[in-house]
Amino acid sequence: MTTELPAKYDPATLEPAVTARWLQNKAFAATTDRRDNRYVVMMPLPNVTGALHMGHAMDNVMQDLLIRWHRMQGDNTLWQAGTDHAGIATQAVVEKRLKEIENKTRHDVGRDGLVQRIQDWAATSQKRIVGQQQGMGCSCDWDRARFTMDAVCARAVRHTFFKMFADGLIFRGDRLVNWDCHLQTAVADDELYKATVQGKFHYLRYPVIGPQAGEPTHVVVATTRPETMLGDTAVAVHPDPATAMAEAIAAQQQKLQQATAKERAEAETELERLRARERDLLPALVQIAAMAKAGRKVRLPLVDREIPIIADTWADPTLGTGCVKITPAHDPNDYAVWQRHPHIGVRNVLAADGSINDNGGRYRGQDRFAARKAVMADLQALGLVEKVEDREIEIDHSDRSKTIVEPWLSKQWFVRMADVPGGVTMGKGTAREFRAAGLAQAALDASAGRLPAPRKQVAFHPDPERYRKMYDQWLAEKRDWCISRQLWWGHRIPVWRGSMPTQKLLMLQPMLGSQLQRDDVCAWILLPDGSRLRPADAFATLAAPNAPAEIEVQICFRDETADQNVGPILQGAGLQLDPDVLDTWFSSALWPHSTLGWPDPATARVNDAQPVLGAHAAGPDALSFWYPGSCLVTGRDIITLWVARMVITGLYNLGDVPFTDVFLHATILDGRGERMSKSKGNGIDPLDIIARYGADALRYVVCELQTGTQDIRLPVQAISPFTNAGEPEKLIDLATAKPGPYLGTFLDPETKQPMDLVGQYGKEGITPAKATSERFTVGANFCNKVFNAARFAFLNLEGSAFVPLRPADLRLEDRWILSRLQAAIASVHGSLQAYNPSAAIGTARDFFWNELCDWYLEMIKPRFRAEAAAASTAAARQVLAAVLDQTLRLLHPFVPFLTETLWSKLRELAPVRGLASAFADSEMIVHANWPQADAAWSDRDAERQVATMQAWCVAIREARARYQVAPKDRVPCRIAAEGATAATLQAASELLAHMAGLAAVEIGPNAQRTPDSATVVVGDAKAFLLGVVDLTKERQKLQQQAEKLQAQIGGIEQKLGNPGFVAKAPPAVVAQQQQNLEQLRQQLAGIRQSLQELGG
RNA sequence: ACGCCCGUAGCUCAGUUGGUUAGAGCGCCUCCCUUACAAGGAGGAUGUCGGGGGUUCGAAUCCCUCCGGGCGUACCA
Repeated sequence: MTTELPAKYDPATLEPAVTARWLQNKAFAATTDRRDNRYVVMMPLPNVTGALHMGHAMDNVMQDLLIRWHRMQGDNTLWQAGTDHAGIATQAVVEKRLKEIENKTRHDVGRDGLVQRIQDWAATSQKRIVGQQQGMGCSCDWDRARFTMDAVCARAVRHTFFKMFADGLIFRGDRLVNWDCHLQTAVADDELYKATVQGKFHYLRYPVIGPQAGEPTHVVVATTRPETMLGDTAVAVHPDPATAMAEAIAAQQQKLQQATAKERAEAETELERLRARERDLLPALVQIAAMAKAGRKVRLPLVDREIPIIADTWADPTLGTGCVKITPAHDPNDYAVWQRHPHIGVRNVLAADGSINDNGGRYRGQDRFAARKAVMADLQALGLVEKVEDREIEIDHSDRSKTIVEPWLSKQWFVRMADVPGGVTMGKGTAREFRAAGLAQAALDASAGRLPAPRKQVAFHPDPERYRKMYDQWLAEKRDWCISRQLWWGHRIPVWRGSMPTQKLLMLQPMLGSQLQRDDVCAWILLPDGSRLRPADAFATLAAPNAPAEIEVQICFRDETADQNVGPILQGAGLQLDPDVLDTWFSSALWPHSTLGWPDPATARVNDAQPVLGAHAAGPDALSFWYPGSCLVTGRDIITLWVARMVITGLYNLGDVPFTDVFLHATILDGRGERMSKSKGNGIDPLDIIARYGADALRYVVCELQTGTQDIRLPVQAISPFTNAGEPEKLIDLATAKPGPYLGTFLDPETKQPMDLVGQYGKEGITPAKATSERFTVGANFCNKVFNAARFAFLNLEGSAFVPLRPADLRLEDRWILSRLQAAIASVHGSLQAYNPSAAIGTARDFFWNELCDWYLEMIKPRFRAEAAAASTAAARQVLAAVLDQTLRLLHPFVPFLTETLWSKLRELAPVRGLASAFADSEMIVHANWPQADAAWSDRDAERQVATMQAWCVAIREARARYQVAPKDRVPCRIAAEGATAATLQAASELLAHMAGLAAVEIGPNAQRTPDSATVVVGDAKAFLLGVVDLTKERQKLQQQAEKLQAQIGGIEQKLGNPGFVAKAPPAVVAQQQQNLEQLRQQLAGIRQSLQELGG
């Protein structure tokens, strides 16, 4: 079969053909074997919520780059693909559509109905995502793709939960959580964003009960959420307001003294404010503090409850009214106050949907915002509102529903991250078992390299210190991880629980006793005082005379089947399966080992078409072979959410880290520096870029963008939908375009019509438009150049043969390009090792374009002419084939489609390629060996000679351009040179003549100019281009050059004249300067001489 | 408020431990459809390296400070 290359580079036809070939041949398949060197990348699993965007493109391309690079190096590579069920995000999207399209809520369709709909949605998304990834050239082993809700992953989730539950690391407790009233679920801190809203500051007066003479009749508190007063259980005042105030004033005075002129005014105002408070407010606060000590109370209006005045330092006399209402169930700080003063109690006044609950008296059933108004109106009527101020307030919003979240006291499941008395056994039952102080501490030890050997450190790239700090800071808090979500989409929490009379439990003991001893069952008995007992201990305790009458039972089975088998019995006993599901990150945290079949690869229930995870004839099981893995590639926003948790669960389940390297790539921003997002309409679909520029172009540019730790600006343009047929396409820069009527719409500056970049405003009659970025043309141009350079090579490679070559057999340009090739290979490899894709592709590009195309291909053209000597042609062919071979390999991880296509053609025309010996061949370049820099082909002499020739060539071309010599005209040239320069030019004279468009070249110490010659000066020699000159212009040019040189010489003379420099700078630097000075002086002398000859 | 990062050509970014005249790509200007490539070739112009101060023989690079931007954490009664 011969490969037919089209005349023009066309990624749209070339790329799908390559994809098909790779997939048909299962080119990316990973199989365990006996190789020692492995390279494992676990894909940061995309959500099935929607499609991929440019951020994913960056992430996927970086992984593919590393994977292809390692695969070519001969590593047994596994790139684990898959998707994440993304509980809350996906359920939110599907619920929203349900409402929009069918006007139904989840309760209308029921739990099973909703899950079914989400599954359908997920299946569609998965198809789209895989299509996008394959379009980008991702070389994952697709047959091994997993989903966090599939049987293999679900079993790992279940086993991990069971293990943690049995170890006492998972517990259920009352905590203040961020409650999303719209989605009716708890959300994690990471799922929040701050938004500023217009709000009010309400000053409320709580009547003092039985005020004594001279005491204030009311305590005034301020709040932004007056409806929460229904749940107040105390009013707090600072225990010693006078001292606190005095300290604040002293601190402010100190600050004023150190203040710069600019800060002064502000500091003075603040001091003034504090002094005014001290004068006007403090006396009352002192009194109230005394009342607090005396155990006095206020009457909570509207609900008519007596609540105590308490003394707590949380109340700051310099802020607000100096007194604070305490609502433990609805404010984190107040919650903390309650922890310090348990006797005040707690009252939750919100229902799950954000309405006021039974505790809110007559406001019950009102939405919290309606209740806010009602409460204020009623207080107003009672004369209990001191004042109301307008104020901008920053409030936490749920990222999923975009609604305001409420701090809410509720029962949730947690994983204990803090240290545990006696420590935690990590990797229990494995060969890697060890003890850690706690889960978070184990992950901290991993980043610090403190894990017991042979476990490796988890290191961050490309800025180890900076990112480790982020990771460590978050883990150091060791905050308990809230893992329950009140959703229907996700892994259900596998715990049967319920409360029952102690007597009933004791009656069940004979029946349950032995069952509860099994090691695949774990039960806890919870006593009313919060303590938790193993069944064996509990039965003893509960049999005692003063045992509590009612207890709670929690039972977890390790295997899912038990839920079906034993469930009815438990239900009969009054236990229910917990309705909540697990936080999505719980299952993603297991990804690096759940996908490999943990806890038991041999029995992992993979799909029929998938490779087995257990051991097979050719190799060991997937888990022992590929765990621990190699590199995790992701964005820094996910370090805490995911990276840290993977390390924790990996250590906990397997006793070792999931990966040793974490490569954190840049975030992609738009032209304004804002994060790309679908809803803002500034996002780009990779498939749109692929359709327009090709996947290789996308990859090239993405690699080029990844320079280091900096985020990347990618200016986004809309393709104008208002272009008439036949007109050229118009692009509208979204960084400057004015926003349209809705979020994600923009106005076309020409027609002033709105365009919809989100694709959601069809009903509103807004024309949809696609987003693109012109930045990708660079990549397309590069690919086009590669394609054409290869085409040129192919035109001349017919009949190429291999013979062992030695440097001495080769001409200067051959030795030069081979030497440059070695340098390029070494440099690209080094840049990839340093996680610097931009530097890597930059070097590859410079070599390919600026050296191979611009010089070598041009230099060898004469050798392919009919009249050239056969030996010279053959050598050129062989070197060209070898260089192209190595260059394609070097470029393959960056632009895989193009290189794969060209590879086939190269193999046909030059079946054996090599230099001293033949290169190892491979049918597809995806499996070819990565090039290795061979020092034998480094040739400093050739590099120096060609560099000299190039310098002359450029100088001559510049002169030609200046004198407007037609490109085709071949100009006679005389060069006045001596010694080494003359020798070099003599050796390269043929090349120079060819490259600079010269006719006869004469080189000698006494070469003379003609009056009409242009003079070109390089270093210590001069060239005369005969018959091109205008004398006046020539004098001008030489004059300018002389001035420039004089300035440079002046600079160096000054430096050398500085005694400090000569005395203190390293001798080598001084010598270098002296040498430069000498050279520049020679040049200047040459120019002056020419000027003299011209009569200047 | 505290911590981390950044500010270099019109745009997007490089610039290793301080050391020749600060670079690249895109864009711009001039010339060229030269037998791989006009998605190309040859040549050219463009910077008080955010401002100020300091250390040093020498600063884009180190220190201080101010201004501007981003991220993280906290706080907001």
